[in-house]
Amino acid sequence: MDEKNELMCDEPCAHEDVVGKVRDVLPDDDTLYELADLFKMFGDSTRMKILFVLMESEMCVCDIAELLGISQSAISHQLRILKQSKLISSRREGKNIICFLADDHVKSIIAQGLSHVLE
Amino acid sequence: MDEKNELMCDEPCAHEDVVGKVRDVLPDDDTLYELADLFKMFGDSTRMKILFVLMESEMCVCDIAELLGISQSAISHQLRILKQSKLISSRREGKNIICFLADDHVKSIIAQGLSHVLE
DNA sequence: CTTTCATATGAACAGATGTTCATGTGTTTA
DNA sequence: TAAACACATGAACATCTGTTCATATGAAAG
Repeated sequence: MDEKNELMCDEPCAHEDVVGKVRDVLPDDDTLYELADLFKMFGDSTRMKILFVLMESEMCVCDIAELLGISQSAISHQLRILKQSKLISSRREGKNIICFLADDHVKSIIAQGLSHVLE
Repeated sequence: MDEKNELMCDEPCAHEDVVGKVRDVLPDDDTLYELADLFKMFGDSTRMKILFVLMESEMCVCDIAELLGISQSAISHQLRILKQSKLISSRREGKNIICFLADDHVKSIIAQGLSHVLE
């Protein structure tokens, strides 16, 4: 006999089997958290701008900052976060650090979002 | 003669024309903010769980809360946010409010993210 | 080796965000 | 009409986030 949560409505509007079915299909918690963390990267306008820029061309840090009109420090902090998420990568070239997209999914994810926003 | 930002590196590693080209292609600020706000909706695990559930089946508020093991109040607050973003919609059915996805893009956006996470 | 330049980083701070708790609202049922 | 139920909402609170400012690092040029 199943436990009765205090919060649950007396007569579930969805049948028990539907609720159970959905529960079975739900990804495990770790996956859900990873997924939310991934989308969190796209959820800040500064990071979104950086990703957009790098979709067009790889570029060094100072050029990104100058192009976007955002301080070098702010850009650098955000780049660190994006690197930790494996969305971008970088290489040294002379005095500069060249940043570029590390993941093909970035473009398709942004494209999906954009087609929604521009609908 | 173009203005020289203090922050810009002396000799841009990307040529000026590349930077200019990228600037031309960048969506306007409003679009970028909208886009970031959209992804922000997917950037919280509670909202992600709600959306996942509704991808499987429409469901009343209390069932969502019970299924996810999250308080009714927390769910309700998040539902409000998701409705404001036009991602979900609802209708009354007897005593219950039935929630459902309002946008087809939701599935494809989540699918893209999931394929990245599960890679 | 010293200076300069491009970038990274830590501390501090303000603002945003998500949850809880208490309570309000509106619908249904007795 | 009164009680019960499903849901919404506001205030308070703690936490997370993103920026700035000052400074550190490390490669390159002199």
